[in-house]
Amino acid sequence: MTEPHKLIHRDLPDHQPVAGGIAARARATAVPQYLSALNPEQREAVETLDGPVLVLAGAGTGKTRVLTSRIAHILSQGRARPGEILSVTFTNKAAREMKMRLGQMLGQAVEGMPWLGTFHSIGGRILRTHAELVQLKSNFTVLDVDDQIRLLKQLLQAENIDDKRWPARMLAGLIDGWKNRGLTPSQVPSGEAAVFANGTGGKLYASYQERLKVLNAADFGDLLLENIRLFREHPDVLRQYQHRFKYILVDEYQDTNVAQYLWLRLLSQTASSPAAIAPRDAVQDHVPQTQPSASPPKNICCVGDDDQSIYGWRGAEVDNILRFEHDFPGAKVIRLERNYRSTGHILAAASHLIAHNEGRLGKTLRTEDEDGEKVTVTGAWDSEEEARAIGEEIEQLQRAGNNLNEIAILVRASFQMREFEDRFVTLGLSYRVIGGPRFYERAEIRDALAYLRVINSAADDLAFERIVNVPKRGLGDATVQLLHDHARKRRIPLSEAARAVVETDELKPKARGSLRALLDNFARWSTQRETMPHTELAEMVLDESGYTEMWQKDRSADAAGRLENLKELIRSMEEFENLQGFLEHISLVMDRDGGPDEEAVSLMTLHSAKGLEFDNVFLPGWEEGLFPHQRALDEQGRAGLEEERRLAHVGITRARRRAKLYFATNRRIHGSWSTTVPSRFLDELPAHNVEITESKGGSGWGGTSGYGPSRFDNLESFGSRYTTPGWQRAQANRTRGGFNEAGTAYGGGTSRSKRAPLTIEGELIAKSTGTTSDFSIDDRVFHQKFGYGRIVKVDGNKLSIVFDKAGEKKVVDSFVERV
DNA sequence: GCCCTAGCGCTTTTT
DNA sequence: GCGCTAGGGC
Repeated sequence: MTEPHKLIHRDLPDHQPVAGGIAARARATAVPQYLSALNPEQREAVETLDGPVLVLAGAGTGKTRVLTSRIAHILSQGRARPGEILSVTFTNKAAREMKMRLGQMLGQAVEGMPWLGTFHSIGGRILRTHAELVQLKSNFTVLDVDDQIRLLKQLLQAENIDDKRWPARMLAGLIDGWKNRGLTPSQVPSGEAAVFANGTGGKLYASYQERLKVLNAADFGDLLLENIRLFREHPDVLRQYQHRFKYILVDEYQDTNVAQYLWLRLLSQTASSPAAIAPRDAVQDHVPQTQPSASPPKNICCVGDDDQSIYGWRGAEVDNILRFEHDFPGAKVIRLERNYRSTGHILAAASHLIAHNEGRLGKTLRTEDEDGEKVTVTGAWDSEEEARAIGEEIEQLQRAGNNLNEIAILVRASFQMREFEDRFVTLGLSYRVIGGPRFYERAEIRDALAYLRVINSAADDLAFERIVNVPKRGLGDATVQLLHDHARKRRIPLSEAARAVVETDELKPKARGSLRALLDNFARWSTQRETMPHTELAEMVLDESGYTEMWQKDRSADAAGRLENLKELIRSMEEFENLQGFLEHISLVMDRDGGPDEEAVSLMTLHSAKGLEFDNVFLPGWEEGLFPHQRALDEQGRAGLEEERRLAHVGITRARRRAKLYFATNRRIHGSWSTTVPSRFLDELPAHNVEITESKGGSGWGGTSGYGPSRFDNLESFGSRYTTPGWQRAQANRTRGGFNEAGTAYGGGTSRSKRAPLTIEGELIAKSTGTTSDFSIDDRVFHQKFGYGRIVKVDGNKLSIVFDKAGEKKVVDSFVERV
């Protein structure tokens, strides 16, 4: 490992924006700029370098700034060299951002921070260095969830377990959970191991781990768990890393799971003596401990916010942060409570809401900003009206000069997005969905990667199986089964078995020829790999295998996007030196690409909004059952409710200037319409900071149930007077019959509610007319989202189109092209 | 080997 | 009410 030492002593150019010449200034008596820019608490968090430190950083209090400044401080004080600082984050995005900001502070020091990365990438890196000690080779494959499931399915089949009753997915979930808790197969409590398939769960976990070793593969959980095992079984290796890392920094500590906690704890012990940290009962029950002793723990600094812990369901232990002082005796706890993001009303609303949680360390966010606009709560008749109202407000904001990039809609569950998408398409409002399937999880990307994996390692059975019949080449289940039998009998990889089988007459001539052609291709590609740049190779493989052609021939609406993704994949390979290097990193660091930065409203789940901020935030769907989600309540009880409340807190604190909450009285749940009750979280907001705005629903809601009366049962009692223009329009419209002029219901054309929509359609259409469309009735058109269709009505630039798949929709003409 | 249909389940998601 | 999956029929 190279550890460029020069960073600290190098003369930095004067034009460096933030910290031109940190080192020089630090040596001088003057306070360096990166410190003087901090408030007292932040500064304390940066300057407290010795011993364990917990920084409780509320939303918008400058968490990342503290982390990066702290690194800068350690370096400029000469306390450690860049290679001696371990700095872990959860996501690649967070790691990238830290690198970027450090780069701004320190010049080109980023390359000098070799141990700044995600838990998994750092764990994976350590594991590759010592792979042989955990029965792997250094070029081991990191399996994604898909591979994992496929492997488990094979194991279930081998054990003759009915995978209807005991789905592989469920087992994958269990194993994942065990790994999150740092449990190897032998450490799983027998009671838990027995819950799957009449007691075989533990055994399956063990044989899964064995199979992984045979395949020279690790799953995500292993990157940490095998690391822990490595450290436990080889104290000399552990000591090496303990010695190396003089400082440890952890981002988003509230999201760490038990495995990550154990990993950190092992690394944070002083190299000279064993554990200095108090034992942890919960963990101790299952995990053999290194005995505690009395020497001081290392300089570990964890930054997090217990009020933003929203990943309990995937193994995060809020307890880790709640018990920090207990786990790391002598820890200094520093609270950052000055919020630099939101206005007074927003902050007050969020603080008051989160104060209803019991299991928290307690912080009070404050701001010096003005009160600003009150948080608004709006009731709508149903989800469609909710989308319509939000669409209208967004258009108003847009007219008032707000940038669409500063507007976000945050939903609890992704099914809520659809209604907004439909609405925005109708309005011709550009939007982008954040989150969703990640780039490398897309089928086409994984297929392409599978080809490359087989070229890289002929023993990669999972990859081989994935693409053996993609595109279709007549090698179906029967053929694959035959290959499996061969491979198992002779204990060889599938591709090798295939090579043997094509020399026999066990396969029908057609399949045999097809398989031979594939194998010949792979043989040729492997040879060409030596002489050809890897990007070119990849392109060629996709062409010659017929994979590209498969999508070119595909007529479905997203085929073009898939081809685009494949191009993007090849582009992204350029950053790596060779195929091996690319594949090693792909599963860990590949992120979805930013894409073009057109101005657009952001649409995402509350979970994916963590860490982001917007001037205007819309929060629809605040209803019992949806938010808080019924399942969270059913499965986790009070803990579930508190996590939901933290989610609500995260949602509100994303807003800088406007937070707008909505609830609908009627919502479609699992297909059928039900009446819903406003969320209890609305009742928990401080009346003083909240304003009930226009409510178009008027009738039909009410009905308390579940948790007692809500002041939203009767909006008038809360100050709403139904005098807003929208309300009056809706009233007027309703007496006229309420249907839009086309007579068709919105959002589908086919069956829809018995109830007439309340909004005035005329206004909408008037807005978008002005230009006349050059489309006419019966034109055949294509739409990115809805596919092919036929125009049935033209109204200015607004078209009514009956789509082959999506039914009738109204669309602005610029969104379609003639075919 | 491929295509059609019945049946199920349906919160959040990173690595 | 919709979309995915598995299994059966051709």
